[in-house]
Amino acid sequence: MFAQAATAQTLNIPFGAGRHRAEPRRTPASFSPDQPHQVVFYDANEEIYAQGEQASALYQVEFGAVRLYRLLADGRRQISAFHIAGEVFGFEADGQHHFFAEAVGHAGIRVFRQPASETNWRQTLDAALAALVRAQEHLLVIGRQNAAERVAAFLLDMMERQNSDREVQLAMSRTDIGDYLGLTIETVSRTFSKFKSRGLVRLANTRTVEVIDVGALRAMCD
Amino acid sequence: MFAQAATAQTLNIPFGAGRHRAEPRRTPASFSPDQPHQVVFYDANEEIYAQGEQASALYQVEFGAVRLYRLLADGRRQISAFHIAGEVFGFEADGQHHFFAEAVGHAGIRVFRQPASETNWRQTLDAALAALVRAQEHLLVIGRQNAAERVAAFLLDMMERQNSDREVQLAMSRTDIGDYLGLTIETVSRTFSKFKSRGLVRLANTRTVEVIDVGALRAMCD
DNA sequence: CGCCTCATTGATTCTACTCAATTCGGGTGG
DNA sequence: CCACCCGAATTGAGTAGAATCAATGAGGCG
Repeated sequence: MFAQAATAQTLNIPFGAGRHRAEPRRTPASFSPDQPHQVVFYDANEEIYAQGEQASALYQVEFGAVRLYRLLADGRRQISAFHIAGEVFGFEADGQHHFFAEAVGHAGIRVFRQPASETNWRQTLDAALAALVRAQEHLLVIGRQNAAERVAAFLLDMMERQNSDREVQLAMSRTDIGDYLGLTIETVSRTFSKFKSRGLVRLANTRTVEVIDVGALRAMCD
Repeated sequence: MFAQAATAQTLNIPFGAGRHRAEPRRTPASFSPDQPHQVVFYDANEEIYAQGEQASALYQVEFGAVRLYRLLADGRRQISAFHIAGEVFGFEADGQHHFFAEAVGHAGIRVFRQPASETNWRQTLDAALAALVRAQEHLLVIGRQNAAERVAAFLLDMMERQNSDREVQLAMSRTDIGDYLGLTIETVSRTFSKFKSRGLVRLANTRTVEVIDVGALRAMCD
């Protein structure tokens, strides 16, 4: 589906360098490493790991964004989560990954080998529980909310994770948003247009959303 | 919505007693306690804990089934997971529960106070990761599969968790199944009827499903 | 036996999907 | 600098699938 980019470049840089924005809620302020680690740079749409691959590390987004997803045989895709700067992902069970992970755009990912240990289990568990709560909350959005409510919830979530109270920078395409929200690209686009015509948002460009009426969006999703 | 049952009765009984069936896959064979624990009995639809409640324990189903769910302001409900005998639930983040937990029918729940510790973090993490994988897989079902595929996936999941290769005992009502699969009760019922008329399943009664053609169900959900 | 809840079935509506046609925006090359 | 190109996004028309509204049927319990 996506062109495979060149091999990721790796580079050892000080922990925390290149961080783009403040830490999001519900994620540990920093993921304590108890072993050597490095930052790997990925091009847009480049694979970080594949479903079924043997798991060997945890990952923390340094800059950019990552999508985790799963596919059906006929190509239908469900993105289970986006991860942005500061967030930890790459949890496995049974010793293998159950999902694909790809860079959304150019991204830097810090890699931690030897995931959970005696000294970092608390951080690992916290990050896993945060991911669990997120996933279960997302189930409510996808299972019981309509298109407008889903898009509103998505924008509010992005605002919060970017510590913004107006403008949201979308790292991902409409297709990605659709596959995250369980909608088609057309429905996502129509919903954005509807929000625009109602004066709830303004679109500087397709990737930049200025939220005018936060209250109205909040009211939509309880 | 549901009648509140009488206060749960508690009783100290030996660990493992009263277990109804074999352990499901992806769950530790037993959740090692490093402190005193007890089994609490709940009536059907009785609340185990509420959203927003301060979290203080982990729980393991001894017998019966539990539903975890979340509500929208207008009453729409999404069940994020069912848990049956042997499974651990009750994870929290930020020190509080983000969901409601209720007994589906009469159920016995083993309560572990003081959740994660130096000695049991591995089991806790494994159980949390199993729940995370389950939740993310369920996102694919709800986000990208149609009604028939959702019901087929549900039946196969239940078969596997009950270690059955024919008959599935459903602990929950059609309403519960609908709220789990993001469908209405009518759509769930129609889908069961369609499966029945196609010879894929037989319904001894509304809660007992005999799966005739496992392969056909498998083929539906890839 | 009758009541009450849950489940099934039917008729109709409506939301989001599908298919299709432009439009937009960013990048490239003349 | 501008014209062109290509993928992404938007918009439109028609359709399909699940929701809604409504009526009937089946168990379980007092």
